[in-house]
Amino acid sequence: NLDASALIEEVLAVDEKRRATQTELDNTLAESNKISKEIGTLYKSGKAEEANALKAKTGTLKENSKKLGEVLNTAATELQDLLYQIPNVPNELVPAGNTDEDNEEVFQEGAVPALTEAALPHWELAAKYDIIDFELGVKITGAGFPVYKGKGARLQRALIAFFLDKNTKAGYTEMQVPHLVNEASGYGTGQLPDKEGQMYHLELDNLYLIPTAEVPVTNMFRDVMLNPGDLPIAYTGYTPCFRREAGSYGAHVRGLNRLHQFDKVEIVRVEHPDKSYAALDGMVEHVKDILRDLKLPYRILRLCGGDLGFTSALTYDFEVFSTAQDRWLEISSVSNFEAYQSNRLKLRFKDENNKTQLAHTLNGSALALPRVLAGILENYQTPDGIKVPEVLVPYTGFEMID
RNA sequence: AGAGAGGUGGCCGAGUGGUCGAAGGCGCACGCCUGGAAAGUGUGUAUACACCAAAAGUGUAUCGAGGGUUCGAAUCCCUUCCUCUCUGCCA
Repeated sequence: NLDASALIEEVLAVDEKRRATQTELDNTLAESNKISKEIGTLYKSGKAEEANALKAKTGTLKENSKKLGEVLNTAATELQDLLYQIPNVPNELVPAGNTDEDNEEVFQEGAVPALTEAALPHWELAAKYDIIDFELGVKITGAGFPVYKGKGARLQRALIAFFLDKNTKAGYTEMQVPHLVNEASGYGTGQLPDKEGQMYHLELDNLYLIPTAEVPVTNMFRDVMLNPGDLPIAYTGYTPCFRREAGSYGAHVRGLNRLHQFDKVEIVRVEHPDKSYAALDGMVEHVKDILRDLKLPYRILRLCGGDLGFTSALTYDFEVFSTAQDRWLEISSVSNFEAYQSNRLKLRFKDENNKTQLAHTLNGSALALPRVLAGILENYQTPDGIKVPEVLVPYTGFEMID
């Protein structure tokens, strides 16, 4: 839904200018390099006078190259700024549309539990069983920073461990990565400059709190040249995520629905371009498998152009249905970025013909905790308390929150 | 945080103003040698950008990064990042 034609016209014009300037600069520098060499030779053979005569000639060359250098720098910066404003090109499968209403449902599975009239939304359940304290978080930090207590905390830890185990069994290597990243990393995965205001920024050290593990994990591959045998790469990692969520309000931020700090287990893949879409399908199947284990009713949406992220070519969102809230909650987003991030990251590999080409990057949540937790609390509630999903019991050590 | 030392190609390492994209070694690739291998030996071995329809080729830039001095910088100066050693602090 973005008409980039004006931008692209500009890119082409600036690029042409850049190339012309570079050619001119290169020629000027070549000339002055040549003269410098001659001067050296002349000094060596004791012809100081001739050398000094040549020196005079370099003055204007130097002036010119300085000017051209500035023009070139300006053009290069301008070009980069323009390119940073152009989002990825959507895949052909991406449906046309403007808002989340235009997203295309491609899959649905799992029975929605029949709840009694007395069914409560998760924020009330959290208070009733004293497992999440939102007010306490407000006191310590502010809105959107909940405190998980007792069995609530344990359930969080259980989910993280369960997700990491599932991912590792599916071939993802577990990583622990920094939660703070530098500016270059922000640009590498495309959060900067697009989402400048959405990240917490530590000005003193010029570092950003990560909004997702995607940033540190994918940036491991910044300025990297891989060998053909290195692909595919599959990593998983748990991190807290920090988002300012400027502009959010109302019922959508109630309880766990939208937080400034939340936990997420992420999966990241680096793939050969020929195989990235097969990998994307594999990731979707993997997330399905997790949700089946948890026995949560969910659906999968193919995001329309208007809802698609800036850097993504194709995204599938997973949503869990919460009867108590009577709405779908987004719990995972799985995307193929094709070469968009690689281009910024300079993540390349030598292909079968020993040619360098950009790799494809993909990532997805497997899974984001708060809304999974909300879904569990709301869908698993009974008059006697909240049942813990069977697969989580070995991790929690208890079967009931009451 | 303070004081000192240092950051050179895939790796080790030489290089204190010109002929240095960079000696030498290791590694790697190909060839010779061999029945085959090792050893030996020869050749080659970075990236980006621009010009060219393309290949070949040519030019430019790159010795952590950015800036400066100079006709000319890996080499001198400034800023900055990182690493190591000692001291301090400390989960």
